[in-house]
Amino acid sequence: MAVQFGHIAGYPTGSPFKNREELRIAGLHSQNMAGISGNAKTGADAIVVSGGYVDDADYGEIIIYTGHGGRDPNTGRQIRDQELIDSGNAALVRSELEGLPVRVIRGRHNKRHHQSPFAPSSGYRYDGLYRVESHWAKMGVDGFRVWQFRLVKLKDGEVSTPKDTSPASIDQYAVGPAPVTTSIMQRIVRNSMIAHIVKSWYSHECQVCGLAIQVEGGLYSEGAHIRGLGQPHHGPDVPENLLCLCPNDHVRFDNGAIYLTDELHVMDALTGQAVGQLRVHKNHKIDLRHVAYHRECWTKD
DNA sequence: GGGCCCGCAGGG
DNA sequence: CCCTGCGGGCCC
Repeated sequence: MAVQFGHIAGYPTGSPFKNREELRIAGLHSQNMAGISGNAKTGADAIVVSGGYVDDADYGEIIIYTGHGGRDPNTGRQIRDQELIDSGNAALVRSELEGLPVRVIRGRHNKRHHQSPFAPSSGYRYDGLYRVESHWAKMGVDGFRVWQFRLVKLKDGEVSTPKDTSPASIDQYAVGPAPVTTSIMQRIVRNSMIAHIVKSWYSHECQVCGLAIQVEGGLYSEGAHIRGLGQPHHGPDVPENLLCLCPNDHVRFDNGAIYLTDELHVMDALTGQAVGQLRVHKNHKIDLRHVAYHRECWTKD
């Protein structure tokens, strides 16, 4: 089952579900038991918040969600440290690094756990999209290390239809083996899905220098638009206008320290000398019109 | 209410 | 194959 990010067609925010099986059939959450849906490589697409972990806190628009692992299945208490590399926890880190939207589903809190005022009185309820803002480790109330994630509800303005991208292009670059229909992909966080696809081609290795930043929980890279989005450049949010860069080369590129020739040589603006060749994946068609636009912004003659 | 046991999906 | 995981139903 492919990991699907964003809203799922036919199930608006507030949709009720009887149990986990209904959620799984509807495609909102792939797991029958686990709280985190998704995987470490692609990211987490959904979580269930049902107060299963004692260190959780639900403030409505902000959720402190505890990662999984280290729990005694019978008592629900922590009996050993949690690990960030456990797939569900790493999946949430991946969603944080790439700004992917996470579906939040609240479940009725059973008596074993503390009640959240935001929990439904019965069953489960889809409560919309959140972003993972940060994560950290702390000593849990049971005396073992837990990993925690701060999730913040996305405003409607932060969730939008990618008007600049043709439906065909979305299908072509769909995440996962199954074809993705445009109805499922209708509402996604601007830019993050396109960047996610481009980054996956390069395994987060910078197209300029080849470096992939290693952080706890995985690799990091940035999606750099060749021709900027919005005012005044009006570049499109498509893979043809995006590069996978390390933070240093992203800053260099956005501020004119480096630019590209039509042959995709990397040029040092200070010396005017070529300093390398842009790495390009076979699936990545770079639009030279955007390359020329960027170059003309940063060259005098 | 708690205990028990039977589930499935996903990953190693 | 094994194991784990914010279920769930049934029994008492």
